[in-house]
Amino acid sequence: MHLLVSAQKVSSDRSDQNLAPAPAEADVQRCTPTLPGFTCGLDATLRVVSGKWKPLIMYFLAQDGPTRYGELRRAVRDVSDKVLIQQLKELEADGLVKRTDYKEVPPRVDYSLTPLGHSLAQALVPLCTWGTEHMAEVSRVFAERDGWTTKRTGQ
Amino acid sequence: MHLLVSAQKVSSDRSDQNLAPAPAEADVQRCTPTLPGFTCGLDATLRVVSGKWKPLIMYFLAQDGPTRYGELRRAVRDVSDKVLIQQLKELEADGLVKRTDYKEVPPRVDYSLTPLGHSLAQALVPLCTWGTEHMAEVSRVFAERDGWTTKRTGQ
DNA sequence: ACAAGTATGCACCTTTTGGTAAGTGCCCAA
DNA sequence: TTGGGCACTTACCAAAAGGTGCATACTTGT
Repeated sequence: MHLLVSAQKVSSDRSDQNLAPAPAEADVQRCTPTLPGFTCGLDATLRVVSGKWKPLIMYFLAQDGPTRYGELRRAVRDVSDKVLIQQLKELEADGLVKRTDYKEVPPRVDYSLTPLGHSLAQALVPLCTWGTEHMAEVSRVFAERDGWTTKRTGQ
Repeated sequence: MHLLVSAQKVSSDRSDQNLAPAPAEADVQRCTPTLPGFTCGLDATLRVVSGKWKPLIMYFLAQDGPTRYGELRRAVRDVSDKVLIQQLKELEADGLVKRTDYKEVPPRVDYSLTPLGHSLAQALVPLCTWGTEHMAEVSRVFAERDGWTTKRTGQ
């Protein structure tokens, strides 16, 4: 759903094909066109973290380490079992999360970040910081857009 | 659409490479409860960049500076007018992009990043880097998941 | 005259995503 | 025995998000 960046690379009519790393004050460096299916690294990254609850899940796991399903379920409030499981499965399939099943009698399973998951969590830090710093602006904009003018602590 | 979360962890010196899921060290700080509507900074950020083509748009604008609608359209191939316009409008509403209309006779308009947009673009760099570095893994996973031929990655 | 380009708008649809409610098998406490 | 918790699974739905295609008003090129 969310953030994808489709395929293909830049193009043609423009004469710029430099790969030069961005200058110090420049913003973003040119992504390497890499593997088929992705336009760039950002594309790959976003495909993997896109999911309503994925970042939150990563967040909890990064914070609390191995966490049992039930705990996660309670931590990420408002998420349904179906979706939680679904997102966990995708994260697992993507190698970001590890599921451990202690084949015990009353089921016991826990989830934790893999090294890859940890590295991604770190890459997310700047975004988190950005959001925190600019939340006021973002919030204002969303207020108008969605109409919840004042407060609305719902969920 | 919505992606929530916040992960603010800083483990400067601690590198990752293998390492077991570190028992929840205290290097991740709780989200600042923030404003109504957001769980945390990452949540705010992701809401703003979530859109199939938004990151790519930001990417082009960060790279090429002010870009006319038509150029953008050609650069971001496979996007439809409706969606491109839509995403641009949202980015504009969110204060990340500035639209300039040179009220000329054959319409002429261009888009560029605002300072806020630039700052976000910078926060996206680590994600881009992460994706580039781990694209092989991600690609492999997606190959199986989606079934498209991943010829060369033979494992 | 006519096609093409410019930057959109709009109606209509399909796909994707998330949500609800119920059920499963097993065990334990009341 | 009933009820609850555990970790899911499934069928069915609703809401988003994205896509297609046509339309606009005006101009320039052929």
